[in-house]
This record gives sequence, C-alpha cells and structure tokens, in this order.
Amino acid sequence: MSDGPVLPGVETDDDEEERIVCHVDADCFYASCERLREPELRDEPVVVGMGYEPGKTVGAVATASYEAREFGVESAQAISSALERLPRRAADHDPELTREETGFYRPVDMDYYESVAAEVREILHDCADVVREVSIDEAYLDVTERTAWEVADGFARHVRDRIRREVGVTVSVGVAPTMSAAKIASDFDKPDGLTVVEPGDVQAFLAPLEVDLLHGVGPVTARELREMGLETARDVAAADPEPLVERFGERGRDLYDRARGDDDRRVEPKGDPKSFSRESAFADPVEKPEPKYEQVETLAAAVADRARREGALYRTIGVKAVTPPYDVNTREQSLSGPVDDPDLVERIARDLFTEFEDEAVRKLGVRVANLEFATADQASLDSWEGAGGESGDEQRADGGESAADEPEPDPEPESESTTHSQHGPTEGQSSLTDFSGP
DNA sequence: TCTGGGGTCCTAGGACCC
DNA sequence: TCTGGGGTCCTAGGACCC
Repeated sequence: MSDGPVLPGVETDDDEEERIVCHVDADCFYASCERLREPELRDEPVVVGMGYEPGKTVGAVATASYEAREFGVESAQAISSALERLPRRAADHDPELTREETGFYRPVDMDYYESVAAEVREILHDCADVVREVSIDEAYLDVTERTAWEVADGFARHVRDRIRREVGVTVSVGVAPTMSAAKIASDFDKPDGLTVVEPGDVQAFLAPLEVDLLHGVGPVTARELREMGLETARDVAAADPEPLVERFGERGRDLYDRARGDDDRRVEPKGDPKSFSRESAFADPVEKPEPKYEQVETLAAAVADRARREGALYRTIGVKAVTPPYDVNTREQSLSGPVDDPDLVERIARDLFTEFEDEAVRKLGVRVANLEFATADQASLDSWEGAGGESGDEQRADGGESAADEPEPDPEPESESTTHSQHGPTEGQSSLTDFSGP
C-alpha cells in the first residue's frame, strides 16, 4: 500500500511501515565453491561430502550440484548411497560407464567456503542497511530504503549479478514484504532465480504451495497438517486457527499467520550465539567405555577452545549420546556462574556421560550454553553486582581474587585464565570473518 | 534415508520461592 | 495442616533449519 505523502516532522509508526525484504540464497553453495577453484567441475555432477575422505565411502552428502541431483543424489544422504546412484569418476574409469554417468566427489572444506562467503557478505552489506545472516549461504536484507516495488526486480538482479561477477557463485533472490514470503520466493525459481512478490500478491503467491514448503514445516508437521485435511497454504489460510493453536501451540499461530502472508518480524542482525557444540559419529556403535571417554574428552576440549576463542563464558555444560537405533539422549548441568574452564568442561562432560559408558553409542556430543559475552565495558557487569547490595549468592566465577572469599560450591575458579579480558575488546562480529584464506 | 554436524526455538514437568 | 496460585529456573526431549 502506498501511503499519502508523509508530513514533515511526522514519523510514521515504524511497525506499520511496509518493508521490502530481500532473501538471498546461494545455490548449492559448497559445490559452487569447489567449482570456483576447480573450474573443470563446471557443468559436471559434483557431490560435497561431510566426513568424506577421497576414495572412501564414508560420510554424508552436504551438498549436491543440480547435475548430481538428477541422479537422485540428495542432501543428508549417505555417501555410500550417493555412490550407488552416481559412481565416482575415476582416472581408470569403468568402461561400462559413460562419462555422463559419473560424478566428482569432494570433502567439505569449511575454511575455503567461509572465505568465499565473506566476499558475498561484503556485497550484501553494501547493498542493504540491515542484513541478517542466517547461515553461511543465506541472508535476509532489508532494502526498503534502497529500492521501490516498481524497480525491485532490477535491484534484485543487480545484487544477484554483482555476486556472480565479483565472487563467481550464483544465488537465488526473493523479494517480498515479509521475511517468510521472501524466503519462499528465493526458493521458487532456483537455481539462479529471481522472484518478486509485491505486497498485494503475497497470499495468492503462497496459496497453491504444499504445506511442507512453508518455513518451519518439516515432515512431522506436514503429516499432521495433512491428517487435519490441510494440504496447501490456501487450506491453512482458510482454516480455523483454533485447532492449529491447540495442536501446535505458538507454532500453530505462526503457521496460520504466515500462510495468510502475515509476518511482522523485522530484519534484524543476528545476535550473539546461544550455544556451541561439537559432535562426532563412530563408524559403528561403540560399547567399550574407553574410546567413548576419549571422544568425550576430545570434544570437550574442542568446545571449550571454541568458546574461549569467541570470548564466551558458559554456565551450562551438556553431553549428547545417540544410542541405536537412533535415540538421542541429552544430559546437562548448570553452574552457579559463568566460567571459561576447559578442565571443568571435561570433568562435567565425563561425569554426565557415565550413564552411557556401558551402552552402545553411535554418536557423541558435547555442548556449552547459557553463554555470556564480554562486553567492552566490563564495568557494567561489576555495577550490577554492586547494585544488588545484599546477597552474594549470584557469584560469577570469572576469576580474580574476589572469588576466594566466597565458598563457591560448583566451579572452582582457576586463577587468571578464567577471565577472558586478555582477549581484548571483542567486536560484535565473530571471528567468522577473520579467516585466513585457503 | 539406515542417519553428518552445528545450530535455534518450543514444550512440559518438577523444584523452589513467595 | 491443607490447599492455592504465580513466577522462575532447570532439565530432557522434539521439531526444524542449513
């Protein structure tokens, strides 16, 4: 809706303002990155495998190029199954197969992809005032101040072409008045797509879509919606919202609103992370305790190291044990105050894991959560401590001598190293951006 | 699908406090 | 002593996303 002229000095209510949201989604990003440094892979089927090693059959598909998808290779598939559908192209290649029936397999190389993503990010920030990075290959842009609906497709094309020209990867772009519609729009015409949904057209655009195309609807919810007789966004939009709320809680309300094109979320930069975790799977379920504890220790050290590098203190430590067939068990423990203490992470992780030491375990994980990040003004932390006046029950175990005068039940503060002030002032941006090239 | 890794948010019950 | 209601925190699990 185009409002009348805005009187000078009269602010329109921010919430009422129509936004122009742009969702940028890279096409099979990891595969595109591999093609960037290995141009021979262009137009060929490419599979990037996680936990995959050249020549082996272990791991899972992280990304498959569109050519590989034609063979039935999909994300999250076991590499062994992918290889059945699309054999590896080998130097001594099977004369039974034509070249067209084979593809290229590469292991994930996050450092390299991160370096490419940083170049894309730079362009995105150049094209918008507010950018929300959702993942390595996806972001929302609020471009309300940069374009207008009449020329939105030209703007989106500009963003897309710049990324192709300056970085060399293709992206799909969706433009809409809401985040959820923009997200679906970017997916509508992949790869190398460009879809603009103008304000009046949102509901009509969504209507024919199957429910599982809606963001937040996975296999479970899709099945339940179908059992309720709701197959498409149109059905959901026309349904009585009450049963949806009753069955799905808040999500049901969101689902109903989004299907109708209602979504008042604003594009905002992503805040600090909420947790860090590391996990790894065994080739086969392990029953003996020793190798499992060894893995727990490795993961604990990696997680603690990550947190320290990011300048985060944590107050909760947890473990995950996946037992056959695929039961996910989690255990966690919270401390009385935030710490940076790798030994404590290891000790508590081991402790929480004892419950599973004799069970067959196929996958293990260690996690820290309840994070606190150092702010530039450490003073603000000190001030709330002082402001409380009475009670010292909410002690932070963040080092310093003061901890010694309090009988601390849980974490023993281990000297200076628990403070992270020596890491210097941390910026809002995480260390994701300061990669050091391939 | 015979199952990789790193996240987010929500729910629900119990403990504990007032 | 029994019963009440509200709020918050903790823990475990589930669904979902990329």
